[in-house]
Amino acid sequence: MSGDHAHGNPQVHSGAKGSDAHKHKDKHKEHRHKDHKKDKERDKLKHSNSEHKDPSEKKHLDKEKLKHSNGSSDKHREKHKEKRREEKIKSPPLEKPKKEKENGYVRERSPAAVKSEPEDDSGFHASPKQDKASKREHGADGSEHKSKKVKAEHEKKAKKRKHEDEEDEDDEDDEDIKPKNKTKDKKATDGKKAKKEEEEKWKWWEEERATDGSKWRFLEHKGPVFAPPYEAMPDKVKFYYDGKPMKLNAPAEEVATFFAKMLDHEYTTKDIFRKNFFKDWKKEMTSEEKSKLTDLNKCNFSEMSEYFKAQSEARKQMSKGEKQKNREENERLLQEYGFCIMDNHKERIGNFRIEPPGLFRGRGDHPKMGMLKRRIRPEDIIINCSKDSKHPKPPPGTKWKELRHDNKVTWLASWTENIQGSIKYIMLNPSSRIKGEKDWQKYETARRLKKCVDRLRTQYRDDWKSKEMRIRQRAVALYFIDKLALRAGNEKEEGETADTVGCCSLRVEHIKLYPKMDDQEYVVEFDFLGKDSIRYYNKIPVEKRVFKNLQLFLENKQPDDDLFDRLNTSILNKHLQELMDGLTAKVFRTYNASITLQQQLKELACPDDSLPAKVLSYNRANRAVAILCNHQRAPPKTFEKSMQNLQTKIDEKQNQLSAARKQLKAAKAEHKASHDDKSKKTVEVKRKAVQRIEEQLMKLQVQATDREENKQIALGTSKLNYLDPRISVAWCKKWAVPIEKIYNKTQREKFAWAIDMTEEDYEF
DNA sequence: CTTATCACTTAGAATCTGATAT
DNA sequence: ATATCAGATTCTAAGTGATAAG
Repeated sequence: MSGDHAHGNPQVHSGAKGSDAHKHKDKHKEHRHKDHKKDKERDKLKHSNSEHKDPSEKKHLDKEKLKHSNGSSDKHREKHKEKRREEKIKSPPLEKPKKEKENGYVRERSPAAVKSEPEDDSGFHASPKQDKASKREHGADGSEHKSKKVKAEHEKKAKKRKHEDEEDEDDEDDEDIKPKNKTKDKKATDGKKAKKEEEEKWKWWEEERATDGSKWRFLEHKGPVFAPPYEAMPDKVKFYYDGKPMKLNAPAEEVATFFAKMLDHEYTTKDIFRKNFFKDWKKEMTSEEKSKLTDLNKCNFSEMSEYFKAQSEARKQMSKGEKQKNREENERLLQEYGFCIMDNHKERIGNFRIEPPGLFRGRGDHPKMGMLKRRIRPEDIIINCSKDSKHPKPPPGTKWKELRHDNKVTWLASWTENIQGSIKYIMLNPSSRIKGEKDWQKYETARRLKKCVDRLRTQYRDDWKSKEMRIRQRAVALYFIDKLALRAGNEKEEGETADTVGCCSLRVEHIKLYPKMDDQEYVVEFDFLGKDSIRYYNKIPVEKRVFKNLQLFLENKQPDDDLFDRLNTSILNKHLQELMDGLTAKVFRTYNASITLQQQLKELACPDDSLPAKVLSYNRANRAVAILCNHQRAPPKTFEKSMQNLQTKIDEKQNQLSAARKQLKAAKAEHKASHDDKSKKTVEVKRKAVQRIEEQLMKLQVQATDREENKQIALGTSKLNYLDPRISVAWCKKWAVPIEKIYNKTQREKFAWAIDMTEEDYEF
């Protein structure tokens, strides 16, 4: 816990790896070849990887700028192992990574971090303090929530009103009164009430939670908003096949426009994408069209593409009035369809618009990219609402697929998507009670893990010595999940998705063992594509026992065999469940992320820092977590430019500063000579000016640093999903940093519960 | 067990918007 | 007034994990 891992540094690297680790995939073998060559060329650009580690664990993170570019190594994927195997054989050994495409896809960039290991190997020890934490928070424990919250609430109520400044002028009125159960029938009234209370902000966290597994007692909404119908292309916008204009029937034309809209995207250059698109497009063609259009390469969509560009340009040029009109229409739609009434409160819906048809954009090397995502009709939609609510009505002339009243689930509507056959849902916004309670609960579970993590660590270390292979594998996997914050790694269906892995699904080809590397022993190198095909690349020294176990797991296996052949997420989670109620693999990520933030904030704190410096420290702490969790982003396209702009500003400011200093000096000289009051005043004025400019300069420099360090790291994901907001709120209170510096409006809405209830001494 | 289904969280990219620079 | 840009918002894919079905 707390002490222990200070997570250390990350090493970031990216890189290339030359390993043969990834082999090529295959699936589309046809293309493969070419790809190879390309890849090779790209290789040249390769990437350097820099790695670095920083000895001092503490601060570390910051500096790392991960630069890497990394390559993609080849694709990995293969569908079946067998296939994989075959390929492998053929493929040249070392292929390297290449680069990637810019755009898109390849996503693989990769830093990755490790929590630093405790120094000794006894490792994880507990820090003394942890215990205290537990006391306060309401929900803290396990079964937490329910009961305890309740009580807590009362007291808080009392205090609550104070803070929230702005809005709250009163929240009282109804809300307190309504205990939920009663009312359900009065919906009508509720409706209105809901309105106002929304302004007042309902503090759901001060109410009791249901214990019977039901998610709500009353639910009313208007149903989803469908995608606008297809509007045919004007006649003058032509599609050409083999140089000749050709009019397509509406369905085929619509699909063609989907492709035309993506013409500038790298997707459309990919063979798989083109092949999938063409196949699905043909399904919309008449038989004549089908027989005529046999080669996608002869299709010319450029007029269509230009037309759309012109349209969007026109949209930008619209007059203010028109824009305003649009805005109002949007607002109207939002007001009508963007909210629902759940248990007496008006709540915002997260996604009330049905996904429009288009071409599927899978991430990474997705076998289904380019397939047609079909238009969703009312007949595809299942509506979920209260029996006694006013049911949403389907558009005239249509019917819903089904109307049900299931309060054991939180969704308002659902449909089955045609690419993977999975179900999509319409659910509430993160600021809603239903999402917020769950989020709160997630952090409480992570805090319970904090209390017993030492015990678990001791146990898995012990299990490294087990006679049973399955136990050893489980223990080593858990160590990775704990130390590296890896995802669980469920199995995926081959050929249905990009080839990505998590801990339990790691294959032999994803790790390399180095008994010695530089001055370190027992180094494991990880290189694989994780969620969203983001590359995870990391080299970390592990304990000898872990290393020996890994060697054992690798014996007699092929590169595409599973590293942990006796383990899967279900076995692992079952085990975790026995160790602690509610414990699953993902709880470790939440726990490690939050505890890391808390530690980093403590380490980076500096009471006399200016406000911007404090915010920078916060961002650095946040960054440490993002590195740990491997949250990467493509460097913004405008990154270089924007850095340059900032630098320009800094230079200017610097000039300004020296000018101001010069003036100050002159003023001083003047004063010295004359000693009159007026000159004295001038000195003061100039001194102030210098000071102000210095501050401004400092602020700019801090901003530049922050931005540079953030080049390819995404802070948002961890802030939104992994960091207990109470840690941040407490930190803001402690250092008098306005919460707006840390959370924007949306974030403040999502974390309203934490902002309201957290005191400055909160301990995760 | 193994597989499938379902619900829900987590994720980065795309797009939008509004503030700021020109 | 217009263009630029950065941050906010939207979008929807891709995970996790519980549970049901075979």
